[in-house]
Amino acid sequence: MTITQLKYVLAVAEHQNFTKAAEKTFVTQPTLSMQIQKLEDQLDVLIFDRTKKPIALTEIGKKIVQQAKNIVNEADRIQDIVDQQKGFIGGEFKLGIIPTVMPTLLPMFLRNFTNKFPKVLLKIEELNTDDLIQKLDEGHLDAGIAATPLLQENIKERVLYYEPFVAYVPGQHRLANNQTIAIGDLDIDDILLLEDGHCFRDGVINLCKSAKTSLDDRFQIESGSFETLIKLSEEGMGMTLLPYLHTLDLGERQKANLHHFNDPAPAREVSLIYPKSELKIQIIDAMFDVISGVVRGAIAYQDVQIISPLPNKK
Amino acid sequence: MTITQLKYVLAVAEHQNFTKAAEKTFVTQPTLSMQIQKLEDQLDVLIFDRTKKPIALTEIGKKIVQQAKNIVNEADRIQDIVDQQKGFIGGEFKLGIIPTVMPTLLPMFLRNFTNKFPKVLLKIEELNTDDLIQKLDEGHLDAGIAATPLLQENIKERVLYYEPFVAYVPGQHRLANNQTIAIGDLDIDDILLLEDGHCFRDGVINLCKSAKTSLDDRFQIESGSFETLIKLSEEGMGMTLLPYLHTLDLGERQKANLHHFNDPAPAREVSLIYPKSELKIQIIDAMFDVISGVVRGAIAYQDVQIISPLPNKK
DNA sequence: ACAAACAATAGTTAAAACTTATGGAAGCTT
DNA sequence: AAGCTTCCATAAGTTTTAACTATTGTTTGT
Repeated sequence: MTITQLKYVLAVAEHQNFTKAAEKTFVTQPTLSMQIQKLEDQLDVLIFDRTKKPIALTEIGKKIVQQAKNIVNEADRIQDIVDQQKGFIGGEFKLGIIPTVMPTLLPMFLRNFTNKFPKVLLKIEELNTDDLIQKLDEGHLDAGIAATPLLQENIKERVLYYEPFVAYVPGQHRLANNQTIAIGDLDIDDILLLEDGHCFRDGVINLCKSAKTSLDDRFQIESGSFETLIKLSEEGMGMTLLPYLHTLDLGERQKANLHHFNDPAPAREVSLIYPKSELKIQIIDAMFDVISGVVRGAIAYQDVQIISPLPNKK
Repeated sequence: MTITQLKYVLAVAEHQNFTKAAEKTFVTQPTLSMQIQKLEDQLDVLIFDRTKKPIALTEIGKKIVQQAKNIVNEADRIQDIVDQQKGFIGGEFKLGIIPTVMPTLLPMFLRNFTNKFPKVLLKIEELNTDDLIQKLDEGHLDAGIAATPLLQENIKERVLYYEPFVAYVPGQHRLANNQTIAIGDLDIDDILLLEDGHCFRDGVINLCKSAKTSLDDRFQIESGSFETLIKLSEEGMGMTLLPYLHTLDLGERQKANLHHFNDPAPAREVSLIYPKSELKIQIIDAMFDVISGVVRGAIAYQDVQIISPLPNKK
C-alpha cells in the first residue's frame, strides 16, 4: 500500500469517475484503474462498486476513504513540519472568502501579502459560509475569511476585525432625518436584504430580531450585491444595511445617506478561519499578521455589539 | 515520500543503527541508507545526525519521526478496518503480561484462545508495568495484561478480574493462629516483598500504608519469585502475601499456611489494557471474552477492596 | 441498433527499489 | 600506532513496478 494509491482512491471517490480523477491527479486513466485494483487485491475488498452509475463507494470503501483522508493529510503535514522548521513561507495556499467581504478586504491586503511572501501561490475563491466550512473540512481549502462565531467543531477562528453595520437611508425615508440610528428603529419589512445564502443577510435578520420584530415571510426584494440594494433603496424601496468597509467606496452624494448606529454599534466579527489540524499554520500566521496590520488603519471601532452570522433555525 | 520510507526511518530511529534496523525490516542495509537519503533529499533536511555514536535524530528528525509514527499507525489501521468488516480474527497479535500474572493466568487461557482463534499468531512477552505501557505507546505491543488502574492518558482498561491478596503465614509466626487476617494486622517490616519493579510489590506496600505504618527503608529481603518468598517465609524470615491464583498451585502442606483476609479482602484489579487507538480491537474483544470466561470459574470474590498498583511517589 | 462514455486489459518503457560487493571513517584493542 | 571491528555510504547490476499508449469490452442513452 502506498500513499499514492490512497490519493488515487480519494480522487476517484471525490469525482466518482476514473477519467476525471485521472486528470486531476495528472496520470492516465489506466494507471488509476490498475493501482486501485492492486490496492483492492491487496486488501482483498472492493472499494468501489463499479456497477453503479456514477461509480459508488462500497460500505467498506467509505471507511477506507475516511481513513485514507487521515493518512494523506498526516502525510502532507510532514512537508509542512519541515517548512515550519526552516521558517519557509511558501507553496500553494487556498483561501476562501465570503462574497460580502471579498471586494472590500481583498484589495486592501492582496498586494501587500504577495509582495511580502512572494513564494506563496495564493488561490482565492469566493464562497458562501456553508461551502467554505465544508471545503475546509474536506481539505480543499487551507483557510477562509468569514463572519464569526461559527461554532464549528473542527475549525479555529482568529478575529481579524469588527465591522459595524451602517444604515443606508435615502432622503424620503421615515428615518432620513435622524442624525444617528438605533437598533430599535429598524423594521425588518422595510429593509432590503441580500439574497439567501449570504451570511450578511442572516446577520441583518438576527439584528432586527434582537430589536423587536419577528420575521414573517411575505414579499421582499433581495439582491446579490450591495450596489443593487443601494440603487433600489434610492428608488424608494426602503432602507438597507451595509458593512462599514463597503461605505468607504461610496460617492459623496451617497455618503450623505449613511446613518451610523449609536454605540454599541451592531457589527459583524470577521475572522480568519482554518482547520484545527493547523496545516500550513505558518502561512496562516503570516496572513493574519498582514491583514491585521492593514485593517488596523481602516477600522477603529471599539464599542460594538457582535451580531451572529448564523441563520436562526426554527 | 512513501510509507515504506517512513517505516525505515522509524526502524533506524528505534534501533539507532542502520544495520540492525535493516534486519528488522527485512531489507539490506544499503536499501535503508538509500531510501532514507532519498527522503532526506526530497524534504531537504537531515533526519539523522550521523556524526553521533550511536546515530541520533536531529531536532527536526524527532518531529518527523513523531509524525511518521502517526502516519504508519494510521496506515496499518486500513488492514484492520478491512479485517473488522470481514469479521476476520487473525494476524499477528503482540501481548505483554506482567510477571506476577503470567505464570498463573497464561496457562488458563492460552490453549483455549489458540484453539478458538487459530489464525491469530500470538506473541507473548513478559514485561513489568512500566515497560508494558511504554511498548503499548510505541506500538510494539497490541495489548497487555496488568494490574490497574494505571491512570494512563492513552490507554484503555477492561477489567478481567479482581484477585485477592492471600497471606502466607508460616507456623511460628505471630499471626499463625489467627483464622482470618485483617489489613490492620500487617506490618510492612515483617513482610517479604518481591524485588523492585514488580507492581505487586507496590501493591503490597500501598496496602500496608493504608493500614498504619509508613515504610522506612531499612533492610529487607526481596526476591523475584513467589516460590522464593514462600521458602524464605518458611525459614522464619517473616510472612508474605500472594495473589490468589498463585495459591491454587500450592501443596496441601503449604495451603495450611494460607490466611485469607476478612471482607472486604484487599485485591488487585487485573485488566486487559490497550491503546486508545483501538488497533486490532476485534482481537482484543475476542481475548477479553476468552479470558473472562476462563477466569469466571476460578475467581468468585465479590467483596473486595482494590489496592492501587502504582508506586507511591514522594 | 448505434454512438458515446467510461472502465478494464494488453503490451511496453522508464524509473524505482532492492540486491551484492566494496570503500572509508570512527572507535577499540593490544 | 598498527590492526581489527563496527558501521554507514557508495557503486554497479538486477528485479520489480509504476507509468505510458493503444485497444477492447460494457453500459447508457438516443
